[in-house]
Amino acid sequence: MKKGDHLFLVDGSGYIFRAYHALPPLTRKSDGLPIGAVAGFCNMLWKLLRDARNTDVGVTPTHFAVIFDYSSKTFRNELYGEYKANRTAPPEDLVPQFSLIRKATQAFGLPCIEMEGFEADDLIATYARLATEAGGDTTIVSSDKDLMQLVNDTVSLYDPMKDKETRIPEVIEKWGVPPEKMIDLQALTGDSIDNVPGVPGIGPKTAAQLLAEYGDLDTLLSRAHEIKQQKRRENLIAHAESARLSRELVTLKKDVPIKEGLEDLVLTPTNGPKLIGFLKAMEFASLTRRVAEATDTDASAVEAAYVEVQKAEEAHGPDMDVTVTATAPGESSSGGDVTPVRGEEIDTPENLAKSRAAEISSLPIDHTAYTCIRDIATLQQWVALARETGTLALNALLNSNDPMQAELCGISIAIAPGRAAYIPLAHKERAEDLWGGGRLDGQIAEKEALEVLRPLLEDRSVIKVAHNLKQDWLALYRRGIEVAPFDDIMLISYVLAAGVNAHDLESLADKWLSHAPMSFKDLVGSGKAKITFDMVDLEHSTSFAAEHADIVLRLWEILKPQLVADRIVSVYERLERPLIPVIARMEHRGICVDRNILSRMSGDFAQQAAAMEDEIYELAGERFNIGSPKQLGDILFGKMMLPGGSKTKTGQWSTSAQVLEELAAEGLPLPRKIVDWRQVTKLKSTYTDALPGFIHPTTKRVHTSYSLASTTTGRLSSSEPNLQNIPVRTAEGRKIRTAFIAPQGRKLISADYSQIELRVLAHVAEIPQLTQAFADGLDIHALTASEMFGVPVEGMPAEIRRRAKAINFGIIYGISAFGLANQLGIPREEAGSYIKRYFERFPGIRDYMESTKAFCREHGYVETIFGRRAHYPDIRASNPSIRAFNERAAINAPIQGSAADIIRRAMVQIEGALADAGLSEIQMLLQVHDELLFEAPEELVETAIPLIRHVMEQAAGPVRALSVPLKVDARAADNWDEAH
DNA sequence: GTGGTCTCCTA
DNA sequence: GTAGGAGACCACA
Repeated sequence: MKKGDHLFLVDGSGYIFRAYHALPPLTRKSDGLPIGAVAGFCNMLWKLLRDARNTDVGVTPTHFAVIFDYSSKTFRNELYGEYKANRTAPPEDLVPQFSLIRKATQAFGLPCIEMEGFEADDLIATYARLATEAGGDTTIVSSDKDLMQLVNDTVSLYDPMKDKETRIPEVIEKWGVPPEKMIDLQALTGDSIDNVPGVPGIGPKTAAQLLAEYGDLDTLLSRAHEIKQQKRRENLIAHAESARLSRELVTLKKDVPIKEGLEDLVLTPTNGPKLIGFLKAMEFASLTRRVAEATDTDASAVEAAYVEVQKAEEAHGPDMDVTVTATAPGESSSGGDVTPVRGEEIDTPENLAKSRAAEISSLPIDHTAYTCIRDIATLQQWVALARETGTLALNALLNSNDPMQAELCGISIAIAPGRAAYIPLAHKERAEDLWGGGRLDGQIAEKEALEVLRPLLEDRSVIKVAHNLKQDWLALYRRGIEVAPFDDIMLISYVLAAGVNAHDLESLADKWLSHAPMSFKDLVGSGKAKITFDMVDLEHSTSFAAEHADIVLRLWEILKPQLVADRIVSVYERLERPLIPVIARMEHRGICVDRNILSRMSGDFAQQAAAMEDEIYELAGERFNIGSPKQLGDILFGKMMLPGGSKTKTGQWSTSAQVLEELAAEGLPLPRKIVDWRQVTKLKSTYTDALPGFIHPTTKRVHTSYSLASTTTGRLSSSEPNLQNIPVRTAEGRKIRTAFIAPQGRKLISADYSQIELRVLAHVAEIPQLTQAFADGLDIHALTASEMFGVPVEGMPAEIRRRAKAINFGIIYGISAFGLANQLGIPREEAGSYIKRYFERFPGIRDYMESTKAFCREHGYVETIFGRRAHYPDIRASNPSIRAFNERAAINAPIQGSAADIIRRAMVQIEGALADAGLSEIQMLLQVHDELLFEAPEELVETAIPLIRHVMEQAAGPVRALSVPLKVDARAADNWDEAH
């Protein structure tokens, strides 16, 4: 570098936050990737490189570099542990942009400089010094006051967003001191955002005045006793050390051991195609055009580059390593001393979401505008249109609710609000007998249609949107198509409003569009007269199906921005959306169930039940329907006048197992028999009789269906059949699990988290004894008992431990004396005293419960560790029992929900981890809340188990790593009973 | 046939 | 005390 050269140093990290807050949120069209700050950054770089002459700077650079913070931990933390300790994690939709902005810098062909242990400001200070020494000039592209100290005759600051340059006069004008005194000024004033202490009561005005009078900080501090104002004098004397420490913190380091010298920063001409490839990947159309013109590149000949988006865990940059503590939404403002510029033309994510909702919901829905696509040429036209808009809403119309069995009746699509169509594929002629005749003419064959649609469905640049996509995804997966990328409005709604409203399409259309879509039920009828969708005529089916896709598209336009406005993008993108293909593949695989074992058991149960029925009639003195609680209650408490009856809320005699057990304990034979009979008939009807009916005719396996959006807490649910409630507690019940088997040559691997909810509780409530106990691998229930009752863990009576265990579970469920008393069969007063003692031993738990309730009352929801929200608006109900119920649920939800999030994360990661280890033959089959069940070739079991365990145990981290270890037990066997 | 109630299976 | 799904019964249509 020589005289006349000009170095530009861009404060990349500062710019990221500034642009994020100042610019309207922008997302990549095709997949919703947030890119607002990236867009601002690219535009700024391009402007600096091309037109710097036309700005306040008035010069063009010869040397150029973009400087970043590596992390927020630097040598300053060693000086002062609290430095920047007030920072919170960056907003969700900003996180992916850290790495994108580094990639943008590289695409521009500019050096991207960062160094662990130093802030960007230190690197900037060092390069500015080197440039000055070499005789060159420096422009620092930033407006951070921390950099003002560097300004001199050859170094200036430039704010690209205000197009304003800061030289020596501007520093004096703004701060009242010349740049060389900025350090002393900052030492006095401190900085609440970076947590630089300074001297209390002294702001910039006073500091400037004092420095003008006394010259510098050291002189001021040594002569502080001369100051007239009492308070000011006292503060300066008392906080002299703090001022000196602050001076060290704010002084930028000018001798960082840099790797790249000035010669590495020489500006080279822009590589047009390289930059355009990146800009295209970001879908920045107008900048692409400008760069193409300026670099004389044919943009249409350049392919969009593949730009990988880093996960939050991998991203580094300012503040990424800050542990997030419970911060109420809206409270967190990242971005140093950035002043958000919010002109009238700039809008907040909230307002954007709101105006989008208003705009979309005002568009009328017109059924006559829908198209019925009946030939390939028309279909191809629609495919081309979808490529242009980059968005495709779709809905696969099936002739059955079971996507594993269903035939495809047709597919409806929408490419913009109001522009929707239906592609009938297998509709039948309506015959007299309602069961239909042959295939209706004028339909594209399924195979041909799918081959035309396939490139679109798999096109990385077209986002596919559906409501409950898993069903459509699975239907297409069965036909060899893997839809990607995609969004699911049901899951978006679930993330936004779990616990507030239903997420079915009708509810969403009503809520957001004030529109009642055509009723499916009216179309196909019900009961005996019910027909399948392929029997509906083309006019009605087009109306219905196209409207469905149209509504999905409109709702997506409304709901997607709402995720950004509510700052909850990452829950959707990391815990919900990626699970769709994972779960779809699990459902597709199914599990082997041995029909013979079940039918043998059914026979046994039938015999046992028949024998018991005879005895029961004998004891009762008459025949009656044992399965009827009403008749049974009349026999026991009416006819036989047994004592201890209690009533249900409708006034019926209760015949619950609990009541019957109490009677049996008094030696009465009939109640005992009834309990036994119930157990047998339950196992028979719900399991051994019902399960074989779910064995798929061709795969010969059972394919459950998981719902991703039906719980308030974030758990999955399983139905048709429910494989999350297969018996395990009694020996008789467990036998049912022996019917769940691995095929020849394979094994089932069951891996389950040990005590995951108690571990989560220990973490979120920060209970030292529990955290320590888990770290030491102790028996947590015995430890609780020991703490509570003063009994040593060694040789503890089983009954004591059982009580402690019940209390631990009670805590997770939002304990009440009533509930605990019921569970343990003890008086309510005794249960109350247990709870009292528990809270005395673990006061942190009560604090957690109280603060959780308070948070929920204030916000209407509670949050898991990962930010998932469970809404409980009724926590403010005036009815005490409704309120208490919601309070318990609110206490439970962060614990149950965080555990659910952790296993979701494990499920998302496991396929990739297995594939990377060459174990892709190992398949995940089932999830039972804290257990994952896999099927593996026998010879791979030993390699797989440690890997599965590792992924599951590490699934909470690294960003939200728990303060307790997670423990996973895993075992392999031929059937589920032995593996569990 | 549909919907409410009761009971019981799981984590 | 939390979170679910499902079968049987029964009153109602």
